[in-house]
Amino acid sequence: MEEAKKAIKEVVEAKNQVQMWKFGDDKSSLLDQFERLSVDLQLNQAMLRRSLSEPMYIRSEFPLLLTQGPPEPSRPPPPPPPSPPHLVAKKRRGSGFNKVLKKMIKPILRRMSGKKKDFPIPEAKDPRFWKTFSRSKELQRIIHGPLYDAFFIPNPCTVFHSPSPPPPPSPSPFSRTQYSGKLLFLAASSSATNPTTTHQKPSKDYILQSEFENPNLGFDDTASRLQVQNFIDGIKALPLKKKEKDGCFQTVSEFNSLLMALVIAEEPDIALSLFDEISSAHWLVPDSVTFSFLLRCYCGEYDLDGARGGLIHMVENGFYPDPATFTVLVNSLCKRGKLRGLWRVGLKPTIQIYNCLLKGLCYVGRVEVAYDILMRIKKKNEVKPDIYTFSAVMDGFCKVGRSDEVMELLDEAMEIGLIPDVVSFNALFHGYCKEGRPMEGLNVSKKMKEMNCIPDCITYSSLLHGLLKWRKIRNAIRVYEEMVENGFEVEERLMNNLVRGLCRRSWKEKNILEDAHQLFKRMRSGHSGIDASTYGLMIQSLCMGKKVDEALVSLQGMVRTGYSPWIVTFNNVIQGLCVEGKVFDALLVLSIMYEGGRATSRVSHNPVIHELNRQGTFLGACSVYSAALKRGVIPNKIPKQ
DNA sequence: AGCTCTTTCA
Repeated sequence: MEEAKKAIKEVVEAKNQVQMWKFGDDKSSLLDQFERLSVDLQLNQAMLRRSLSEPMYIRSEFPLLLTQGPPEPSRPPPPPPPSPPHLVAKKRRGSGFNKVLKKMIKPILRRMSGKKKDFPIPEAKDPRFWKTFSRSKELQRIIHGPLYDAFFIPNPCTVFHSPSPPPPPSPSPFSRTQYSGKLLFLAASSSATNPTTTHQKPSKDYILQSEFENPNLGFDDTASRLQVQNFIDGIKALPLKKKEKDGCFQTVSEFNSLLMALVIAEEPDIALSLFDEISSAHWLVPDSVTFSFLLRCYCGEYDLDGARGGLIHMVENGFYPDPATFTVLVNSLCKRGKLRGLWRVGLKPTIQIYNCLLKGLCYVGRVEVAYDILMRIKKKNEVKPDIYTFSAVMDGFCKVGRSDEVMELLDEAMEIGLIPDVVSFNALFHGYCKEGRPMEGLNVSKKMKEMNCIPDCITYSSLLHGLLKWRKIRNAIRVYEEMVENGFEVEERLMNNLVRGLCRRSWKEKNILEDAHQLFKRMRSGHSGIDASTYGLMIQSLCMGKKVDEALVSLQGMVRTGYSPWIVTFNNVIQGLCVEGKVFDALLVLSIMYEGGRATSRVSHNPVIHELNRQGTFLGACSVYSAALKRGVIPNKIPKQ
């Protein structure tokens, strides 16, 4: 009896304490809070112990007792109530549905996390891939249930290689028909004629198909993304009431698996709504795993209030976040720079927690402090810093323009046996490019490759951007070529930047014009967009480089595709054409200007009149002159006989 | 029963 009272008191205290933790509280100093992470152990240990050992019935009795007062002294402490049916179900291990669900999710999970160790990725045509499904008796058991429709994941084999028509639409109101539609669609697009032979813009169907065929994207990756998407579609299509009625979620773990899938698929909204309804309907009692996923949903959305609410809810229910969940929580705070409100915990900080904190410190600009802490971690030797730790601090230094120190940090990391990865190098490149030393970055990238560290998209983009920014055009084009060689796609914006850089340089170095034009043509034939400014600059550069004909073609193309070139661009082309004696082409350009209702100036007319004079076409010169006058422009050149 | 932390430009 006394024990029960005590327990209740503890629960209330714990609850109050949880509410005391304020997210974003500015009162205490940063380092205070930071140190507290490690020293507050005792304060919370009692609570932690309680959380871990608390029997479930305390939790469920708790709200009742609050309103009705303490239990009558004559009654013995309440025994655990007989397990309701859903709790019995909870204990049933390896339920069929769960097993199958896991089987379906596991490969996706592993591929996504990059841990491919012991899971052989099946070839698309590999029949073994089918066997996992067909052998499973559990699948047979659920195959007629409504969930089958929701969780039916089309096998890649069917999607890509089966010539047979898809199964006929089932009478089920759920998503089978939807999938059939997809299957049909994919089958149709893979047998379609190759659209590149026609001049039509590639249709969406084709792009989709080529994505699957593109080896760089990776078949398996795309397939799993497709699977996850279908999975989500299925869940969306399935009304929750239906699920409850049919008792599809018989155990919490089934529900957790679903939550996990939703978290991975980055669909926190669905997960949260599912959680709300499931718990309010009292069909299932959420466990610690459920809460962990719940918190991750909130953190993924940066909903700090939601996270706080979830945390309180969790502790009220007698669960305590484990280090991993905790890391997610700390991280979402640090990402926002909300360092001051770090709450007290009874856990020793792991290196991951430190990493989050260091990142947060860098985010708010306290790089020096971050560095000191890194040194302290190193000296204390309680936790071993990893490459993430160094990367975080390195990134901080880069952001404040202290690249030299970043290089030193990199060396330090290597001294203690850490192998720098792409991310650490990328931070360094960023720093160098920001400081106007892109060439040093380029040199380091050579060193990086020597260390068998493979540059990624960010590496190339950063370097390319830096080189362009600081007008190292020749190096930029080399990096671009390397990038394309390695199968990376260059972003539209960067591409435009590159072409513009090349154009500008071509005014001084004539041989660059050809490179620029090649790139430009590649852009135009591909489906990446071209800025109006890039277009104009290209045309002007072509004029300056005595390639007037190509300039004219580009100008016509530009007008045809709906761009509105600057007047100078027109004038440049007119000027260029006249210099080469191609006065009729110049007249064509002039008429394009007239037709479009564009403003013309003396500069538009002067070269034409001059050239017509030179060629002795007095009448022509006169008509151009009068056309100009009609538009309120008085040319400097006068028709001469 | 699950799993955590690091990166570019615009």
